[in-house]
Amino acid sequence: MRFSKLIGKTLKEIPAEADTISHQLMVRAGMIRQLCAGVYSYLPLALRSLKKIEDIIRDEMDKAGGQEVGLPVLQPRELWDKSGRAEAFGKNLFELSDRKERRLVLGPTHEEVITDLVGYFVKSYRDLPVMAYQIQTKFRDEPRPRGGLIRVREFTMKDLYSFDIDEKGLDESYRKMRQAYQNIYRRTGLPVIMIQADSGAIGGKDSSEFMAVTECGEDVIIYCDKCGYAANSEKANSIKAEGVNEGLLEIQEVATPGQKTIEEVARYLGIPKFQTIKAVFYIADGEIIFVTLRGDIEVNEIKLKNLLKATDLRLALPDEVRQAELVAGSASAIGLKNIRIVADESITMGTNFVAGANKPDCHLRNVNYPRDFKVDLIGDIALAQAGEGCPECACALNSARGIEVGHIFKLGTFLSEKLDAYYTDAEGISRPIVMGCYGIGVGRLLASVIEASHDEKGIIWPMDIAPYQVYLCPLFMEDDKVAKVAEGLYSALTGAGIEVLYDDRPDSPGVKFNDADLLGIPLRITVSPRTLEKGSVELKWRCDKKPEIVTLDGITETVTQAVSAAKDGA
RNA sequence: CGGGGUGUAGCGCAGUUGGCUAGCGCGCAGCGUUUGGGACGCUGAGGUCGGAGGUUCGAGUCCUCUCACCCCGACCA
Repeated sequence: MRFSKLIGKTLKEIPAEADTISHQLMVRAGMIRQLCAGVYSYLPLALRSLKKIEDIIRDEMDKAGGQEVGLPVLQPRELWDKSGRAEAFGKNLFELSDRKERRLVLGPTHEEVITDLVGYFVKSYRDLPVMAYQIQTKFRDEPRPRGGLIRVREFTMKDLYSFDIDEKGLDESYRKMRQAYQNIYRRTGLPVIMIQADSGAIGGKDSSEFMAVTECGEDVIIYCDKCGYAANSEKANSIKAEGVNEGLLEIQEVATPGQKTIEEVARYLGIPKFQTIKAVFYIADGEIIFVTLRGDIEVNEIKLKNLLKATDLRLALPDEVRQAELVAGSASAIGLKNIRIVADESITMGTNFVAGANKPDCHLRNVNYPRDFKVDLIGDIALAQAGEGCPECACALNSARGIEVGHIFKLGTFLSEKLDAYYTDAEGISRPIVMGCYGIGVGRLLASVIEASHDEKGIIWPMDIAPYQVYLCPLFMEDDKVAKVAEGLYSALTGAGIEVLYDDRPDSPGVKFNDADLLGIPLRITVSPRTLEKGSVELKWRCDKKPEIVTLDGITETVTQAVSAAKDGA
């Protein structure tokens, strides 16, 4: 490709809209352009890399036994009502009507469609197991798109769905996919860690996420250096500080004028935070919920949502708290009626706590569960935090931020039951197909690679997903000899199957070198009067500091070998 | 949806207490001189000041409404 004809211009200045590195670099390199919030056009450079990533994914999916299918983006809303997931997706679902007023959705994912499809063709255990996948555009009306391609509303996603006769088969499919995913990340040059995850709106049992560790990540990973335990903070468990265990004492009222938060109360009374019990108020599917836990611990809203089996959960507004006649700042479960009380297990870890007195400026000492109050539901709803104990080995946990670049789930039979995907087993009994699903966001993966591989000058592409393999960079094009050698090299290399971006622009060396660094093409070949004097050209790897001079004799072979040596080799 | 912010040329920005013809840098076009790490000179094109309404002799500037985009929180690949 001749740079002079390439659609997309490089930018010197950082676009004001972009604040994540990958976003800035992609805009500056002329790879993407935003059309509206969370919707992007892909220019040739981006599309080439995206296609390469897709091809790697395709290759690994095929190797693992997957069959590629094409599925509709336009889907009847009925199907989503039937699976019950329209509600789970809520406003994230893009909805529309056709001319006959039939309600449709733009597919946010394709489990429903594929289950319907496979359920139609698979009738016998002899037809199983099967794996189908597709790489297509999906639509989600995200409340807040952000970070360039990291979180968008229209995006390309690979989804593979596995169909098995039983849990054992599912375990095997899951294992294959996990391996395929590791291969994909290795080949795309993206370091990831696999962590335990909550299964979210999709539901199901086991679930793992593949996280690219980076500061700009949206998720928090809790991990243990010692034993390798790693989980999304939504899912992570931890060992909390031991409470004080002593003989139960009489409840005592104590004045706490103006002290509302746990910090204030603990400081005022001169006690540690873990010697208190706090209260937080939520609205779960319209019902107000009184949540209580030890003062040093934060609520994990995902765990709370799962414990309550709620589809919608949010903090209650001050008005709603007032209406429920709760005394914010001095609330406790003691003596409360007509409200559902949910507790974290931590209230059993310790004795003689300080808790609210349910009247302003007043707390109670020596509160003990279950002596002094009852709860409707108790479970683990605690947020794990760095510094707490690892649930596996008790060592101190760490935390990091990451981008979720893949998520695999054991779905089970939830969807097949709802959508009538049954097979007949060897005994002639009808059983629901056991499903799994495995997703990768292609654009997000691309952005994550840039987050992980760049310097102050620009992108540093791994060879296997670089838009071009070689950046051919002649200096002083008006020199006939330079022009002739460059043109010759361009056609020779292209003819040898090398992907060459040929900077045929009449710009100064500085401009060309800087653009070369910005675009991050792995191998740069510089041709100039200076190199030609010695009958040679200069080779420089984007990831290296120093160039090397190589002779023009056999240059095509030299470059071909260098390029293939730089590939992953899979 | 709650909180915060920004809308002026393709991009990045300036524009005073309202004042006459709306500027600067980059980029773009032409000419010339240069050029191994974002060169220089001259010339030129490019603007409904996000939109609507209002106040005023006069609005980029003040008021009301509205739209878009970005950032922080609740969702996810």
